[in-house]
Amino acid sequence: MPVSAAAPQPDYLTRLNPEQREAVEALDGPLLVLAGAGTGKTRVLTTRFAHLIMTQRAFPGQVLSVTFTNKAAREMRERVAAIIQRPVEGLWLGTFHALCARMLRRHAELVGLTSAFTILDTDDQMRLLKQVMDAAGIDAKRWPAPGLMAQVQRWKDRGITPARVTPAEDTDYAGGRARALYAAYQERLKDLNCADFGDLMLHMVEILRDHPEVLADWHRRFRYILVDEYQDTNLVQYLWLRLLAQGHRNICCVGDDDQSIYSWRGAEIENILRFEKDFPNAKVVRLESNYRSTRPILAAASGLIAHNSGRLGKTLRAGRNDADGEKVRVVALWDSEEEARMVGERIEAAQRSGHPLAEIAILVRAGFQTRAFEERLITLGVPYRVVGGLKFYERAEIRDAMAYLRVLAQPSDDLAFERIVNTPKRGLGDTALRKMHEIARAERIPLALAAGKLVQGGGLAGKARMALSELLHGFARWREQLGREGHVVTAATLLDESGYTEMWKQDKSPEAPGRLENLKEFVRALGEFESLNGFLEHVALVMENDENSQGDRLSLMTLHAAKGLEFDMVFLPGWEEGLFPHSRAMEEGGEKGLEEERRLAYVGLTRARKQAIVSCAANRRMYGNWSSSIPSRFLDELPIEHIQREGSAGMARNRVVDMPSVFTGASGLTARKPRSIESAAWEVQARPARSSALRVGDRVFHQKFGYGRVTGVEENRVDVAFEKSDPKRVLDSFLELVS
DNA sequence: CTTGCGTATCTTTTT
DNA sequence: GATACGCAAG
Repeated sequence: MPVSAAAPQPDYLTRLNPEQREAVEALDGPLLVLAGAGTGKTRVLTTRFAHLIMTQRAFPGQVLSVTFTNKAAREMRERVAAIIQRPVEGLWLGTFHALCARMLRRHAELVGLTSAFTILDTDDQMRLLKQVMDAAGIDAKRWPAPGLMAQVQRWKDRGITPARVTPAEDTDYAGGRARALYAAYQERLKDLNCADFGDLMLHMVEILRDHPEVLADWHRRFRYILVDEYQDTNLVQYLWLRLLAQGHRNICCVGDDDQSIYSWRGAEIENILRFEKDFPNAKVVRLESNYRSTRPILAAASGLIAHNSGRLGKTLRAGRNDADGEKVRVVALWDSEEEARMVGERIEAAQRSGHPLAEIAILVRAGFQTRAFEERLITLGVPYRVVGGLKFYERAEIRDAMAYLRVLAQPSDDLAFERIVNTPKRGLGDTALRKMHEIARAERIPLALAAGKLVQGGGLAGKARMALSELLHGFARWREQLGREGHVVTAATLLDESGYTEMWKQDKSPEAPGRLENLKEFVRALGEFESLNGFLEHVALVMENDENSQGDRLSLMTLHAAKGLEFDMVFLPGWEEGLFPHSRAMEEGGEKGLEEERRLAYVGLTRARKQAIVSCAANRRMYGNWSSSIPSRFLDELPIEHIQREGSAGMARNRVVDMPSVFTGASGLTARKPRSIESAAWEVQARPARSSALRVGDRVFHQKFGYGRVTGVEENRVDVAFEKSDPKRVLDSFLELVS
């Protein structure tokens, strides 16, 4: 029931299509918005927020808006600000973790922390867990720490505290000691006044569950809840939302079950499938008008995803007037190198006809695939960026600098102290550290304090003692300076006086200058925050990688990283059984794993606005050796009328003899699955055979020498003037004609 | 504490 | 094939 039915229509509403509008205007009660790819889900979310404010249903501070990534949160914040045209301070808009951290700081004492608790990153978590396992006398070889870490995280994802672990769930690891180790780890976190990422959610759920008065308080505050990417929520996030939504039942979740691709990190697609059961009388709105892609791309993606069972069901319709377009190309190639070449050539061609590189992307299943393309792009001189490489905050120098600041802000931060005590090298190795630990454990004091006692007690050799003493005095001095001159100047002083910058200046490796640059950037970033603590909180939660994103560059990334993005032209290489769908995914996840892979393919296809080029190679170098593979079953699942199959010239001309049966249509022994091989076996569209193909003036490509132009032909020997190499006479069969 | 060698492993990744 | 890690020697 539209609230403002009688009133003149606000123009932010008139810009919506009917289904979007329905989703925006259904303000009361639970609402699930099933938003297919490219159907304007962010628009619905932000407009709904604005509508809540405009209709005076709530003040901005009474709406809780949850996203998964900081990027999504930022985007939403900006768009909300643009619509409501007033400052957006005091908003409860952020990631699950950021919001939980904010809430937890108010109730930390209820779980044995103080409001100044530190948020640990994965590295710290692992080290802490190793210490706990060590103390418990676990044989680290028989029971590797990452295994337990994963188990602990899975428990936390499901909202399971040590007390809630059932004996049945505690048999796999270290002979049934996982639960005890988990408990010890949690104790240790509490001692250190730390929380890991999982704890942020876990603690808040525990608090809301056990303290009705606290819960009631939050109910009073949040009248409306908006959730983005609901299909990616894990159980503990679901519990948190359900607890908070109990108050007013005004929860609106937006998501797409067909784009659930994160089960391996705890996301439960069941959350979205179950929504109507969880929230009785829930309204469901489907957004099916796609404004992004052409009709053939939508048809191909829809045909593919239709092979999944257990969907809520949606059909994407082309919503654009200009939705006609080229069919999806499916290109079969001889090997991964040829695949890289094919992609490179098409990119060059697109570039020549004026397409910006920023509108082109190569989306791969696994990280290692990027390398072949990178090499190719470098030879061609095409600028590119790899999305999702090492992030700024993950770099060693940034983590070290962070650790210094953490010790400065919180001397009891043992993990940070341990990280920097011997970085740069101060001659404080295992022995010195062990002694500090002994004192710390005996007296139940932080490492830094124990270090002070160790210096005074004289239980350390002269040189090591001097070094440690100097470091501790340094911290006393910097802490004093922090109060006087502020965090930015102090950080710079600290990094210099501790010898940390000097360490990188001495370093002769090629990365060292870049690292020093990063440190400068780090200090600069520090200036954007009012206080040291504000900065630390930010960095602990936010992980951004802004560099080399400028300029017109091609994007190279994994399918996972591509979710939420869109490009005019998308290359989807490596559609081969074993790689995509990935064999591991199927081994571990069975049919469900396969369906998630299929969703990943769906995500990939729906990134494309105008053109999608899918490819597979018959041979691929994996782990050093060549292995042959058969085309992905997903290729068979693309509706034939919306795709166009192509073979490569290289294959047709020279290599028919070596071609695996599947490529020629003969029945093959290579097929592992009992499925129709015929459909996968298309004929390679051979170009007209040209025995002595090349002519003077042809542009050709040579694997080793790159591009060139034919200057002379003598039977099967060809003279070529190469662009990046000296002129040579080479055999015809090593050349490829480039159109 | 650092260095070198042998061995095991090789999907996806945010907070 | 490359890297990362653990272990033993220097």
